[in-house]
Amino acid sequence: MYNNITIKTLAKELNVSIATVSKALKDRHDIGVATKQRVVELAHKLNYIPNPYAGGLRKRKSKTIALVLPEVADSFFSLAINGIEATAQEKEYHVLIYLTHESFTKEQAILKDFQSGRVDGVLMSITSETSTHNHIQELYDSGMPIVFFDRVCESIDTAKITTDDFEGGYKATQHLIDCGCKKIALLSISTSLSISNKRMEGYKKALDDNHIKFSPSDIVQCSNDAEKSYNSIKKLLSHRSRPDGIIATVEKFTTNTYLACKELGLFIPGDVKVISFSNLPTAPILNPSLTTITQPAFEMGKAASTVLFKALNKSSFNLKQESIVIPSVLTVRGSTATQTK
Amino acid sequence: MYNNITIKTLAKELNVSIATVSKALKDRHDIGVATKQRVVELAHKLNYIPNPYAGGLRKRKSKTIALVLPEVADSFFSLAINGIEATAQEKEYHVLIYLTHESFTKEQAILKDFQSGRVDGVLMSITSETSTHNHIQELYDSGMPIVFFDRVCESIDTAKITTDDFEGGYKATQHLIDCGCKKIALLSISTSLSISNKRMEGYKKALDDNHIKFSPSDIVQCSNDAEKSYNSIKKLLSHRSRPDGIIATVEKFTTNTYLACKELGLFIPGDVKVISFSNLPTAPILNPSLTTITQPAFEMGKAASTVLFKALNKSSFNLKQESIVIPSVLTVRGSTATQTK
DNA sequence: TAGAGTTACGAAAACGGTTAAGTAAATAAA
DNA sequence: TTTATTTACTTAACCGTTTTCGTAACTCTA
Repeated sequence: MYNNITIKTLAKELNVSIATVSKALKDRHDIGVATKQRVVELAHKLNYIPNPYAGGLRKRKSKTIALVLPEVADSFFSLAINGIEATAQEKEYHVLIYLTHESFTKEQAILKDFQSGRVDGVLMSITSETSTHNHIQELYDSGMPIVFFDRVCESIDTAKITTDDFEGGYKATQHLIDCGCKKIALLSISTSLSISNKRMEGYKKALDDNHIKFSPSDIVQCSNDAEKSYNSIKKLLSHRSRPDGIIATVEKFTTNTYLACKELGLFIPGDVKVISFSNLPTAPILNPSLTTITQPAFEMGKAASTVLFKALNKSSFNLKQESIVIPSVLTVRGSTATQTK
Repeated sequence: MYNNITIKTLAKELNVSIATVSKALKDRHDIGVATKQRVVELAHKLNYIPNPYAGGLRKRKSKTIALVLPEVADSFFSLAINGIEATAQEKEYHVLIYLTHESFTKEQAILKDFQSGRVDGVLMSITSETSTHNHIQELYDSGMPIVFFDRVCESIDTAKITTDDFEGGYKATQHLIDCGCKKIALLSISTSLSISNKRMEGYKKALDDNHIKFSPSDIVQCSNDAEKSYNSIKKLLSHRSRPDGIIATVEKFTTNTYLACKELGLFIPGDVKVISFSNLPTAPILNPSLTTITQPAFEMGKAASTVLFKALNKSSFNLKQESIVIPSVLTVRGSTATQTK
């Protein structure tokens, strides 16, 4: 429901022009102090609240950004939203949220709409399905500032806020090796996502550095579908030459890995050690507690939005040079303990 | 960055008036088929995308709703967002997200802004601090459709989507009693939240029905501050006459309860049984697995948004009669097992 | 005391659409 | 043939702001 009291109401009531009211409210120098006060007082008294879209139309900006996420039921994204929303509130921007649910076509449709002027900038983490980037490039070419975080699109030359995914993959793998694992499987979420590939590269490098032969069959492509993932993991663990170490590259594979082990009667960490890229607050109280590589999610959200707002404030700002890599941290817990308790 | 190609561009290019273009794009009857086709073709060719705010200004609606949440790092809200976003996308509405971080003043400021016409309706779950409701009432009185979900504001006569909180509290308590608990503590998040009070009422009723005397000291007011909560819980459990059963009325108290028990050397469920209102996907793999009362979060989000959109589509729709109570479900797991393993 | 500069305001265009009302031409009805 | 109706547009007002430009009235200056 639209507000009924506008700048016109004030103007009429005070016998001044709407221009005067507008300028008075903005405290412009060319309005007399007495008039300013009259305007401000009445505005307050009548609870006048300016229509943001009218002003935005004229000023050609919306003071709104879009946040495009694959999903929200993931601790990383939940925390990132916090960081983003916090800075947005501080900068007096508004945040439109869109979930792609890992669907490429949805992502396309959502981005297309942004060419309408609905938002001044976009913050996004791409879909695991996204392998072509024309839709993003097109938006970017139209002049829209875009900042990627976490799941970035490498081919687009703009700011990207990531964690050290290669190092994370390396660290995770090295840790499992240090714990005595000989055969390490990697649960991957996508073949196209750079985040996924980099973690895998780190994994491969660590294997190589430790003279462990990499076997393609140790990379398990898990689906977005929880049940399918569960089956893939169970299949992996049922195999004769099952792995003795598992790296879950995304948080959501954790529960399924644990459940599959339980079902198969495999003990973590005795039979198989598990490490997960995760921001789960329940990591310390899992059975067993979960060794994690955690990303500073809140900080990443904050960094991404901060960079974006900088770009929105001065057109001279060059997003291309603003990529940031934030280190992840390894927290060792029970799921990779070397002696079963 | 605003889109540069507008209805004017099309009009000029085709030598017709902007009205013709506008109507042609809307497939109005008073435009010739030939013209319509020319317009549509050019619009497509030039990738014309209408500015939503311009049209919205004229039509006096934004096709946007606000989603006001205390936080997002809670499985319930995460799942609810999914449900909400799904219906919004379906109805071609956009969703502005706002987090109050349990701050009453933030909630006030956020709602105040909505009187500007920024959104057509609001979906909200109030702060744990919110005890006066003038700010909400004022917005509602201005004609804004509001639908509450989960954390509702009782005193405002509009649609409320909740779970059966009283029954949930009762069920949780009865379950603990059935498991042999004699002294049950309730971790409460607020004294003003109806959700909190109802769960407590259910708890009291169950105690009463089982002839267990209620003691006010068994209600522990936990703070939003994680550390403070942790200390409160630890204090509770360190007490000479500590409880043998704990009901966490919100998910986020779970981790702290588990950690406090660990620190104090108390075994769950042997020394103390724990049940939590929670949507944690990791509930089954906690140590021990967690008995939960879970709310159908996704469905609640969906129900709330569906009701709101109905109200937005016809003004005759009466939100007051649309409250829905959806049953929660008790899932028994290890944390309330009667025999320690 | 004429000219220049300042102060305080208003008129009007603009942002990008929608829509009610008007109109010329073509067609149908009388 | 005249009138009524339909068809296919256009004009212009409007949504609620912002902002450029213009202009009276007043204050200085020389």
